[in-house]
Amino acid sequence: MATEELIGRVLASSEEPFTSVIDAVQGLLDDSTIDASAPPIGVAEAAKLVGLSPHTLRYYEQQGLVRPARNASGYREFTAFDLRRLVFLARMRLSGMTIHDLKRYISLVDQGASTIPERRRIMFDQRDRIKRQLRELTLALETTEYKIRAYDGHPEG
Amino acid sequence: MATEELIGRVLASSEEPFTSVIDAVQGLLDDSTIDASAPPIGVAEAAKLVGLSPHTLRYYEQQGLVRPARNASGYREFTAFDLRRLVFLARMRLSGMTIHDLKRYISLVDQGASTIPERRRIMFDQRDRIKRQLRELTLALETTEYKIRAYDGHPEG
DNA sequence: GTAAAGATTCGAGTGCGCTCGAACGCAAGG
DNA sequence: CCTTGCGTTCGAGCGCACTCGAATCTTTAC
Repeated sequence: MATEELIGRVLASSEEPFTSVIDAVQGLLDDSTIDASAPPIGVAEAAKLVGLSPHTLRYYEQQGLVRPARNASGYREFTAFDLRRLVFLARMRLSGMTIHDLKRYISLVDQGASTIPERRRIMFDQRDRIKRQLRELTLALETTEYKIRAYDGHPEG
Repeated sequence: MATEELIGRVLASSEEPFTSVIDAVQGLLDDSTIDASAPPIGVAEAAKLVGLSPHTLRYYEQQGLVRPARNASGYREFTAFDLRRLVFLARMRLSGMTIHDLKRYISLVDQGASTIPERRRIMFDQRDRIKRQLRELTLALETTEYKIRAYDGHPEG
């Protein structure tokens, strides 16, 4: 599908440096960035890495979306596996998937390979939602840039 | 700026027909679609046109975001002006601008041309937010399509 | 004339996703 | 030993944007 390349070009055309939350997630895009043999990290460091708050990480665990191990004194230990899961969750949340639907999806993951057809369907729907959002956002961008041009004295109409 | 053309191509590459809420807003993209000399319409029809619920339109009026006239029996009458305002509001909402910020913006509009510099600043910030969201959404799309490929037997990795 | 459909206002309720506060436990530095 | 600071759990609270229910009025169709 050609969509990826085109969007890649759109991204490349953004002249501003990446800022805020997305940076962290961006840094974890490919698994190579997460060293699978690295020692597990605490909740604060994990939160910083994935761009969420420690509170939110605990909340996600409480909802059954991640299951970090605990050390001898009960502290959470996030492994590379957990971090990859968190990055996935963060991206799905940012694209509008609800906690409810993520719980459903993760529970399917927990049930093993037999649930792959349903997981695939969920990802299909998610893809459609994201594409719709891209269209909506693009309209909003056009509207916004139109206003800016107008406020700048609409040199070209 | 090259961004618009590129995003246009991304949009053109979407093979699915447009569905749901965005359709209505899409239909109203350019002002030519709204006949300025057309008679005003009621709340139900206006809601359908802009893709919001009648409840939401009343809520927006209550928040001071639109001010449709009333007929002899107190029914709202949305003019082309009101509809354009609603389309603007719908797009800003869909791109994540809050009601709070929209109230601020509209109150500046009400105060006249002297507030243009601040309105321009608001639209600048909004544009940056939208571009960030486009990047986030694109990452989510990549992740989603990666999952789909994996579930389809990851033929290319 | 009367019933159904759709409009009005008002305040209250809902759902989502955090976010926080309180009370407490553990680890490292001086 | 003691403080400082991050960790824990739990339940409650919050902010946002609707969304709804109830009581009432208007318009339309028969």
